[in-house]
Amino acid sequence: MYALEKIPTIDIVPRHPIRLVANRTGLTVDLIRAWEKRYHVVDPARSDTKRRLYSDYDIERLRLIRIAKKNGRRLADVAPLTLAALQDVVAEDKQYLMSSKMQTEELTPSWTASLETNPSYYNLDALMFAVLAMDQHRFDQLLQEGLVRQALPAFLETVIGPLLKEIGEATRLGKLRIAHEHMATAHLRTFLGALRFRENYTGNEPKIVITTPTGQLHELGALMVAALVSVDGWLPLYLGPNTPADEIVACAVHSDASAISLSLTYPADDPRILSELTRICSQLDSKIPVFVGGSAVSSHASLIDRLGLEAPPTLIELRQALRKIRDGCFVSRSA
Amino acid sequence: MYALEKIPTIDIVPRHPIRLVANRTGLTVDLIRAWEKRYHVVDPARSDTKRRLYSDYDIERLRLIRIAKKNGRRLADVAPLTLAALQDVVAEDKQYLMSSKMQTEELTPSWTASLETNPSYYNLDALMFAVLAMDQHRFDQLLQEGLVRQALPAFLETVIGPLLKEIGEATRLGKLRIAHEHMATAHLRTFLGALRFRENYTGNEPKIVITTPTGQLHELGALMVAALVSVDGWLPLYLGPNTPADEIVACAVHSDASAISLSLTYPADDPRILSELTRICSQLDSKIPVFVGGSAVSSHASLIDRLGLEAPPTLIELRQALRKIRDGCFVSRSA
DNA sequence: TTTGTCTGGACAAAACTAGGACAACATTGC
DNA sequence: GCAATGTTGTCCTAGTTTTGTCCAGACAAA
Repeated sequence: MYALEKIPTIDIVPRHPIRLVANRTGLTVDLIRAWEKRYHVVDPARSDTKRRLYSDYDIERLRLIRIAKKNGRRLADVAPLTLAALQDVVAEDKQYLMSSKMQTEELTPSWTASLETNPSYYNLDALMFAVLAMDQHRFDQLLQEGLVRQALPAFLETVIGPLLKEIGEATRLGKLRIAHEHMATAHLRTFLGALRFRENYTGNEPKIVITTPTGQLHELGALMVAALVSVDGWLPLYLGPNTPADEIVACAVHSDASAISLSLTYPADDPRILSELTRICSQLDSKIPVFVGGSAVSSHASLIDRLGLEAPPTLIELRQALRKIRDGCFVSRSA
Repeated sequence: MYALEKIPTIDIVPRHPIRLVANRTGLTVDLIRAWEKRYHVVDPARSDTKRRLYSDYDIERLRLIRIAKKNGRRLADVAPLTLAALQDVVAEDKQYLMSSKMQTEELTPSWTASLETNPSYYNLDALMFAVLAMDQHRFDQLLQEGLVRQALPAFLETVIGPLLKEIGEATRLGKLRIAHEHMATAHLRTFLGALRFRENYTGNEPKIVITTPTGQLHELGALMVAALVSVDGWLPLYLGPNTPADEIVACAVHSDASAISLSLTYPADDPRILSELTRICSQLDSKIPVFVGGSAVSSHASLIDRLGLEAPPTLIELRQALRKIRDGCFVSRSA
């Protein structure tokens, strides 16, 4: 039974109703019918009462056609293609898109545009309301929606960052209970943790160790960094919060990481920040750059300067700095 | 200990009246009967006076069918499926739903990659090896696979629990570095956090506040509880770790929770465990039961006994105790 | 008595089908 | 530059199927 399934062919048995196809492909029911009417994009079997019945093969084709359309293909062109042909087309588009994205983004970063439009205020209020109402499900839902609305870097910058600040502020002022803050933090932890993974790694991404030093228990900042850099083709080695200096160094060295990112937030005046950062730098090959970020950075400016750490003030600048390192990495290794 | 739980996953003894089934599944009484009449969705046993009597197996099937319907399946298609088949169907739909949400950037068809995963048989060693190799991707993959292989409660009991124990042990013995443990913990945190939410809630689930008291920073146990009870139709109010007694009580009272679950692991001898637990009990309406679990429970047996807390030694027993409370809830409210 | 469940059937809302209209937008031809 | 034409997503109507809810009268349980 299983042996048959393993063969990489897609089931052509018609069984799915149109509603399920719409769900899976992201197309509307109307659109699927319109495509069929105009170009016979798919030609589903029918039930004994004339209901359309689609196979997995059909669904996969529709998904690919949708992607091809989004990449600029015309429906008439892709409609008659077989599944294999569609895969080729989509793969080709992807490659082209990737390379052109690289070029344009180096000149003008795409997130600046979305910062101006600022479409996320209502989103923030809605999120705060969900926290206040302890509505966990709504909270998750809003986060998901917000992410679909814009690209990940912009989402972190315009939604997650402000949200964290607002929750912290509201709790400090007594508008939210600690229980509210805890609930929100726990859900954000799960949500951000799930963002960290892209499906396909090639295996030769540069690595970056991401964590917080001993005494720093808040990990959301570190998780944001992990999610952000994974977009840019880094492989984040995420160690969670509160990692001793020796372990950070060992992990970076052993895994041949190209960078380290540390998040410093609370408590800002912990003396261990000094000792741990010093210890890291003293043990580390100076060729591995160490980035620090978070609200506690400003309290340790002189220390950071003295140790020669990088402290980009925003996620955007962190991203740019990492991009330079990554490109530098590839050049030096291929050379 | 968990050898028993492995095989008889779900009880097939018929005993529940239709009203209870309706409450748990979120379906109406009428609808359950209509489905039976039209498609023989379930074929419940009858009492000597022809009352329908449903088993846990039936209830789980009905819940899954409800979810499958919401995902676009037709009743006629899913009605004859066994529980295992239904689980597959729902899991499949969920996966597609997830990937179609990430559609914005995702161009690769998911099925090409997923088929090449090699079906090496599953065990703890593979997971431990992934931790040792710092192979995050493989670690996540193995967790996912393990979950597909068996139902969630059994998975927690046979995989996650032993895995945590083994990682802790290996770290203590120096076989793993702290960095390894941190990486594994961070990934398990994300993985378990994502389990906590079933697809859809009916809105009338009983609530349970889940957290750890002040000083207890390890949240994986609490997350396991949250995932477990959500399977049984509870709505977990998850507050993360390290929540002050006052906040736990306030949250439970304000949200009209039916129970509280606290996880106690490390440090086991923290004096705050005594003070916090005492404070919770003194402030709480004694009608709300408080459950404690975790490795530190044995160090505080007398305290727990004195305060009248429930301390089920395993997840299985916690589950059974909660099941009694939940069913009791409905009876008392309808009366 | 009061409340809940049973059977069987009626009924209405929701979903699907076929065919077509239409506005928004892109492309072409002049 | 501008009009004509083509493409594409959405919406509308009207008839059919599927699905959720409701009702009535009989019986059982509390």
